[in-house]
Amino acid sequence: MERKEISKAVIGRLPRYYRYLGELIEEGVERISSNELSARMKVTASQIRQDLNNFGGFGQQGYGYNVKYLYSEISKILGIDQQHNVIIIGAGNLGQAIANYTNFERRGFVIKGMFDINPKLIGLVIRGIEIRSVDDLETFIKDNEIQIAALTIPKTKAPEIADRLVNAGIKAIWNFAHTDLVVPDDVVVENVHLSESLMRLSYRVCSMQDQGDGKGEKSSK
Amino acid sequence: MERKEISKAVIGRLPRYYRYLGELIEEGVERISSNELSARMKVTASQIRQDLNNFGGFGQQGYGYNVKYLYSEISKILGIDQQHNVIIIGAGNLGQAIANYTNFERRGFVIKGMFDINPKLIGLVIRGIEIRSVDDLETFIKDNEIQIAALTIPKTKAPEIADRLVNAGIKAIWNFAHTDLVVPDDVVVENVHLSESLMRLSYRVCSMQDQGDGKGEKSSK
DNA sequence: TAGATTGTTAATCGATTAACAATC
DNA sequence: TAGATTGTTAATCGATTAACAATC
Repeated sequence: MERKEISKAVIGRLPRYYRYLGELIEEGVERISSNELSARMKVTASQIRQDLNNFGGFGQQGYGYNVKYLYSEISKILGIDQQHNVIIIGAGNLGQAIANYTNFERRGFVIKGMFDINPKLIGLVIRGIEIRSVDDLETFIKDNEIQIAALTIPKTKAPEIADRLVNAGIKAIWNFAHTDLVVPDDVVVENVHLSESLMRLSYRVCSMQDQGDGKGEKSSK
Repeated sequence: MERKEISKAVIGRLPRYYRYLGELIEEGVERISSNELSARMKVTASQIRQDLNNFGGFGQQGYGYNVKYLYSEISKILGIDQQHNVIIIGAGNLGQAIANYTNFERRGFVIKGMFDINPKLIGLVIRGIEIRSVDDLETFIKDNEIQIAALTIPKTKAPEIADRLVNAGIKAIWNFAHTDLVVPDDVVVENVHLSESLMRLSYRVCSMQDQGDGKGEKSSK
């Protein structure tokens, strides 16, 4: 079974397809053509068909796609039909925000524990999840078959913790620290660099102003 | 002023260049060649030169790039040399996490206010920022020249609030709600869809398992 | 069957990498 | 100057869009 390597661009779009299909299910829509979906999502129908056909034929000529079936197939592709055990390292606001977001559990991401170095936080329980000392990290990962660690700690601490996670056998790091982690090839790192996102927004705001919309504004260049 | 349209891919990389240049400054490095930088960042030197030359020649043949100068030029390109007034709508954990992240202020993003509908939160003060009722939204935006709104509220409330923000003259929405906002062309929306990020991570974990522990080619970019 | 719409191949477009002349 | 390294053009690679035959 030689699986053709799927491009990052395609993977990047799958969750969005999944979200729209979920909404269609809620609306009671049973089937949809690539054309109708393209109109909703503001992408080309060609791209939708091309993307989906990376994984096999989910549609039917003359009919379109069965919404529930496609939804379920995409969930399998993304692996969110399975349970993933997650820990959160860093129990500050961001870590707590993630812990409190119940939708993750609906997608199979079960938060098994939280960790911090702050003694004031250790022992607290957030939505049934206990905050532990990072000293217990390795033991906990092994005892609870943790696959994914969300890293919501300052960037100065991140590399050291990442090393410990890797050595403890973690499979993936969801990295919110503002630094690029160095890990072996078989460990997945998915970055969420909020400050970079905000800078991109800033660029777009400024370039919007530059090209103006007819209104007079001080042109700084 | 016909500025050549810069591709999204290029803009996406600028904040990362900026981060690495900041680290170089901290290390006391004065100049760097595209080759040295490429080795650090794990991108090609060609790409670095090509990217930077979208905005003009910042380097010097035979010398390389002056780190401080390039850092400052990129900050101008990104518009983070200017002050941006920001509000946060939704004062839950995520909103508070953003409010507490002081590094944003260092980049010129000044958080002027927070808003919520929960009466228990209204009146609280986070790091000097008062939580107000969303009833005061429009007035506050106008009185304080707010350009950017971070939207950290549930997706059900997001479209209505987005409309109000647009009507109040906001320039950009930093959208954490799990939905695609519909806004006029001159309003910027930058999405941070955490659940989609987590699904991409899930895919990569699963595909890693599928192909066994063979040779990967990805790294933690 | 006839109409609709997919799956898939071919054409186009854009982004990345390579190469090298310009020049500090 | 000679060596180094950029700025920039050309070549390659990959991703998106268009087209249409297959087929439900």
